Parts: sequence; C-alpha cells; structure tokens
Amino acid sequence: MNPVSSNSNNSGAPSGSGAGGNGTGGSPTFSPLYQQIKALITQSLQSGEWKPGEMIPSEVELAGRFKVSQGTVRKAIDELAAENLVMRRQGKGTFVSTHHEARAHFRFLRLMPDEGVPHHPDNKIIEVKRMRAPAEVARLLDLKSGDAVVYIKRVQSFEGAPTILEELWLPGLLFKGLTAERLVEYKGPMYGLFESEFGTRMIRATEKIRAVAADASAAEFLHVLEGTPLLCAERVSFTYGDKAVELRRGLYLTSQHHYQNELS
Amino acid sequence: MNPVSSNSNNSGAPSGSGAGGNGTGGSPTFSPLYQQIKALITQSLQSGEWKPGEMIPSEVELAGRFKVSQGTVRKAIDELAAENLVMRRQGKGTFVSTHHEARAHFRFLRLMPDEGVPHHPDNKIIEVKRMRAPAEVARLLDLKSGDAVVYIKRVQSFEGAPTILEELWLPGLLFKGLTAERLVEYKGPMYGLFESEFGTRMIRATEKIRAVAADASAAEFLHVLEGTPLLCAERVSFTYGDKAVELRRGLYLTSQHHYQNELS
DNA sequence: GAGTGGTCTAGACCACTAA
DNA sequence: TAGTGGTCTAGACCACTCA
Repeated sequence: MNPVSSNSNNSGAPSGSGAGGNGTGGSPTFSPLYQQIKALITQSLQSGEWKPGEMIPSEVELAGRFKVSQGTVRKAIDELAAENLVMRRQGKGTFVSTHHEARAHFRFLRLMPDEGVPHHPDNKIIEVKRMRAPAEVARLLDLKSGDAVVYIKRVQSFEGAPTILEELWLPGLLFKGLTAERLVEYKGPMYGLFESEFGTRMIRATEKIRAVAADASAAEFLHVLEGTPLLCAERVSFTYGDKAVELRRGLYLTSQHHYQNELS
Repeated sequence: MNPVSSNSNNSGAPSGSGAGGNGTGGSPTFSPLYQQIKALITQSLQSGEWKPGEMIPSEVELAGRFKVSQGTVRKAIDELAAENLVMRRQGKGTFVSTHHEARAHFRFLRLMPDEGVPHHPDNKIIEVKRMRAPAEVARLLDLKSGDAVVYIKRVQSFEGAPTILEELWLPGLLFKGLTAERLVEYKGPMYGLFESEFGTRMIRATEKIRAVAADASAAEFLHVLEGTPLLCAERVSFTYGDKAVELRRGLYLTSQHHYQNELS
C-alpha cells in the first residue's frame, strides 16, 4: 500500500538517511510522492473501482490509505481535476467525471451555431459493420493491419438540417456487443454509451482539421452541391494510459455553424 | 501594500473575529488571498514593472512584500503559470512569458505540415493602411464604428509555397507607429513585434473556423483555382483584462498542411 | 555555497452541503 | 452537526542553477 519509499522523510524526526530501505533495489524511476499517488488513483479509476459519476474517497481517507499528508493527496487530485478525470465539488466530494453531463458534451463537440444557442443533434445511423482494419486505420489506432474494427457511419442534424457526416472506427476487441440497434435506441452522446456499456472512457483527443470539397456521397447526405467546401476533422481519441481507442473522421457543413476553438 | 484584509486570520493567534476591521465598508467582493495576490502580480505584469523575458521577484520576496506566506504566493504564481503568463524554471526563477520564444510560436500558429517538421513561414506584406473600423470589426474589437484601425494584409509561405492569406485589424490607438516598413524588416512572429514595440501582449484568443471556397483574389494569392476549399479562421486576441486587441481573418490552404488541435 | 523553485508535512480555520 | 473540499500558515528539506 505504501508508495515507493524513495526519499522517505516522513515522521517528524529530523531524519537523515532513509529508514525505509532506499538505495537497494534501485529502479531508476524517481518521481514526487504526489505523482505516485496520482498514478495510484488513476489506476483505481481505470480499473473501475470508482465508476463514472461516483464519489471517490475523501482526501482525508486517501491520505490515511496511502500514508501521506492530505496536502500531498490534494496536489495529486488537483492535477486529475485539471485533466478533467475527476470533478471537485466543495462540501460534497470529488467525483469521477462522466460523459453523461452537459459539461462534457461540448468539450468534444466543438461545432457551434453561428447564431443562437447550441442544440443537441439528432443522430441518424447510416451503417454499422465489422471489418478488418485498413492499414491507415490500424496505424492510427495502434492495431495490426487486418485486426477487427467496428465501422460506424452516421449523419447528425441540427434543427432538421443535416450538418455532420461522420465515420468512426473502433477496436473490435473493446466493442464486441456494439450493434446498430443499440446505437439507434441510445439517446445522448456516443461517448456516454461507450463509457456505460463498454467501460471505455475517452479522456482526450487530437484533431487534424482541413478544408475539403464535398464528393458526391457527402453532398447527398448533407443536402449540398458536390464541391461544396466542408470542414474535415480527423480525430484520434485516447483513454487511460494514452491508449488510442477511436478514430473519427467528420465532415462538417459550416454555412450555419463554425468550429469553436480557444487558444491559450 | 497589504491585500484586502477580509477574513484576516493571520498571525499565530487562534483568532476569532477579524482584527482587520471587516464587515464595515462592505464591498461585496470577497476572494481568496491568493487570488488577490494573483491580481496584484498581474497588475505588475500589465503595467510593465516586469517586462517580457525578465525574472519576477522570488516567491520569498513576494511573500514578504505582500505579507503573506510563501505557499499563498506560490498558489497565485501556479495559476499564472497555468495561464502561460509566466514560466517557472527550477533553480533560476520565474520569468515573464514572451512571444520571442519557439514555445510561444506554436501556441498561436496551429497550422502544421502533414509530413516533416514545422518550418517558420516567410512573410510577405501585401498592404498596410489606416482606416475607419467597419461595423463588424468595431463590434469584435469593442470599438466604436468608425474608430481608427490599422489594416494589414499578408501572405505566408512554407518552403516557398504560399499557404496563408491573412488580414488583420488592430486598434489604431494602440499601434500608432506601425508601418509597412517596420513590418517588413521585422523577422519573427508578429506578436513579438507587438509585444516589444507597442507594449501589447497577446494572452489568449478565440477562433471560429469554417470551410470556404477561394474567391478570385484569394485564389491568386495562394496560387490555386478559384473555388478551392480553404480553411477560414477568424481570431479575436485578448491582452490583460480580457481586452480585445486584434482581429485576424486567415485563409489556410490545407492540401499540404492541417490545423492541429488538442481536445481535453 | 547561496538562491531559486519543488515537494512534503502538520495543523488550523473557512465555506459549503446535507442530514 | 458532521463531513467535504478550499484556504492559509510555518517550517523543513530536496533538486537545480550558477557564481
């Protein structure tokens, strides 16, 4: 239970040479105590010991469990909160983040209406199938070419206007029971489904954005002329441990919407 | 010098009711001590007491100056560092951030080559003039319609290939001496020039991104056919106090480059 | 060796939430 | 009233930089 007893300097004693037995085994990995605590907490999040939406143990309790001061636990949790893995609520506790929240939606859905308030999209599933990963998909998802993947194609509409044409590729091993029926009947963001039903939580993502011309197929789905400029966002999403678990290629019609970004 | 003595609980005494005289005047603004310290430090940054690239006083010295503990100063600086206003360097000190650094460049230049390492662009100034702000520009820059603005148009090339066509609007009051000659002879990022010569430091920005078709003019500058899909980024930049100080409209050719973004 | 930021502790009190 | 996170202090030591 005790974290790596590296430069142990605990207990009021003035200390000098560590009483914890250091300098022996000698794995070359040193890191601050709070980083070790953070890693331990992250493990519990990843293993599902504390599920999305649930409260994690209080700072005082974790401090006792890990045999460190509350301040050290606090710094660990501070970083986890900054990374949106947990959310702190004064007077209540610290809770595991979940995609079943309005706040999380807009972290990953950056398309905003030019005027008016954001609406939730209507989803229409076009296609769901299992297939072998093409080389490019395999490379981005860190799979072997030919490994099983789930392919999803859908259109999202705002106020009745088709606006997003999206294709997704998911590792087949992680999404065994994913069917078109389940996708269709599920209301809410897809990441919520992934989190609840498949235990895979998206933590962060990288996107590469380009402008492209609508081909015949895209033009039909989005009700525009072939050649219409579309915004193309290629996203790779990661879960705990920086493991890639989703490839998504979205085509956005940006005549009434824009991709909102903050630079800081 | 002493920050607002609100819920003053300093000096080892057990304390009870504040000795600092609270509950009298009663401005309804309460904030944690470290936030007040943060505001004071930000003021010094804004006023130029410590200039970009310079070291700010040490935590110990600031703690003495503000009559608070080092931990409180530390928390204030932690947040400023998180907002990229200052940079900490262990063993050396805390330094005011500057745009004259490779690190800062890529926070605001998100266009990356699809292959190979990023290069610095060649800039070609097309036009610089003073004009009266159109209504739309005035609105976004929080000016009155008709106020003086500086207008800049330029093309940026990577490896000889024109890739970015940019228009900028700057408040005339803040950029009085800005001339085409100065822009042409200056090497490096424009924000560096703004910071050094005009004392205006860009802190953060918001961008709205769309896909558009190249018009005749853009097509000519970027050496593409009219109608070619281009990525259009409309940026509003802010300095201290969330004051808008730049409007920028960029057209990006994304056949060999992409806009890189991180979602977290 | 002096000075800086970085880590860690121990303890106090405050602000908020819910029973 | 009890429990939670949030703030603040005081002091110790570590890791790094530089003269």
